[in-house]
Amino acid sequence: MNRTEIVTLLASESEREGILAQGWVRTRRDSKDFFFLELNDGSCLKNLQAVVTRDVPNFEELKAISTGASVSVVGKLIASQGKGQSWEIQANEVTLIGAADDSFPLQKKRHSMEFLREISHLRPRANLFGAIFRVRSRLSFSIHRFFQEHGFFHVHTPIITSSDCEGAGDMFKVTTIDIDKPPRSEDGFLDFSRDFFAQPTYLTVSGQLEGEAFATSLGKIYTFGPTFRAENSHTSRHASEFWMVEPEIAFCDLQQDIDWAEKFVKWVVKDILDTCKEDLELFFNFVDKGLQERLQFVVERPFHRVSYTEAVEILLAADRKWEYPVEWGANLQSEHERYLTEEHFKSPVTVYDYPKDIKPFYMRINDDGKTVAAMDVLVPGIGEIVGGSQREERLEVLLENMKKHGISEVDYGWYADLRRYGSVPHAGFGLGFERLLMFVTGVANIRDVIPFARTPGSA
RNA sequence: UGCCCUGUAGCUCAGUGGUAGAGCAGGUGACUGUUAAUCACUUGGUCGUAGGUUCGAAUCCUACCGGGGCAGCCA
Repeated sequence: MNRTEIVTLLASESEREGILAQGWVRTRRDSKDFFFLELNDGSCLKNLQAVVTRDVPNFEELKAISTGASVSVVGKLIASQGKGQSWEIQANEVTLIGAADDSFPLQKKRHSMEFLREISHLRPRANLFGAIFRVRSRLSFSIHRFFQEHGFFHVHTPIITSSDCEGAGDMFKVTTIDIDKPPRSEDGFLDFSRDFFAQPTYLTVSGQLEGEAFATSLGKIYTFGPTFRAENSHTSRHASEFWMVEPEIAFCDLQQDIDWAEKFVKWVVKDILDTCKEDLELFFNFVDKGLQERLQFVVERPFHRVSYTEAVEILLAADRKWEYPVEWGANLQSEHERYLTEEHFKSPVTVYDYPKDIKPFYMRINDDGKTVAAMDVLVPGIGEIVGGSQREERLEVLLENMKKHGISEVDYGWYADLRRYGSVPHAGFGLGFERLLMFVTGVANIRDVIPFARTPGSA
């Protein structure tokens, strides 16, 4: 007999004889001659209530079934007499598959997030984490759907890279060198020619540069994969290993890039609202009271757009003391970004045309000579969720910029080639998958939306 | 990397210089439909670790270790 998933059973239209349900016991309630089991199999948030009476053959042996145990129940799906569920299973046969003794750490009460992080292998059996990881799965699918349905091709950019300055933070080294006896060249330096790849290699911090090679071939592409940052960041929004979405679009300028970013965020949030209703209810009720309204808002209202220069004027005019002074040419700080999105506009807002001196070498210089065609999408509660730009497509300007930023013309010759042969205006953006998931679920700490989180000092 | 908070039972916490506590979980029993079931009884602690102050330290001081928050950097 094949098992029927609980999500299917609970959606049943009529009674069903002879069904098999299997899952883990969330709680057990005993009476003298019968007991109730709450069974969860992960297929949905809700549990299936099983009613087990003395008529079941091995009733006495079933005392060993406790919270956390895995069981099989064969029986009849019937309308429930009790309140709180429409269907329940009247058991004919019950089998204990795997017992869980009283050391099972998940109890039928609220645990702190900190405690649950210590048992990351068991926490997906808790309601909240089951919901988070079901939504994570759907969000991943939504992202692929959006791009596939809009003519983008998925490109698998490399995870191991020899580019040591892809424009983002510190990198993890990849090596097979014996760190106790490293090979040295005659002048005493590490001899990477004797390393596995015969040169220094790292875990990628971004697939953007490789993505540009494919955008200028296939037209519209996206990457969606793991990225690694060796930054010593201790915040609730940073992880050392996270997933990033990076679309790259040929024949595209900055305003069109912003159009794509906004359309993408709206589309994906709408899809989650449509397909994850039950799990979202949990977040709305127990995680973040303002979440439902915020998600609705993102889907329905247009995002605001302001230039960096206008944003600075808004911040200077604000009746507010800043910890970091506001001044044209300085980066916007967390407090500034949050003010713009949470208080001034009270909606997602896209800031564009940043000063060129605070941005990386590949961004396109605007005609004013002072700013670059860069943009950040800011959302309430998280801050920056998308960062993107139009890329410099003019060979001479790019080469000059690389020189200014100390980028090797030899190592990045391939990147310059994209401008040397059939160069086109193109643009793209990067979006942190976990940050989007935090925004969608209202979960405040990035460690709680990653199955097994890697952060400084913890792996 | 800087600043701040925190560590007491399996879990969540109270206890601020005078013999270690509660709720939940666990155990035993009761109960004919429960819903974080209920009721009665009950097991459980080198108070993170190491020093120090004191007649006396969970409580005060120092160091180390663990957890967390904010900021910087970014996604």
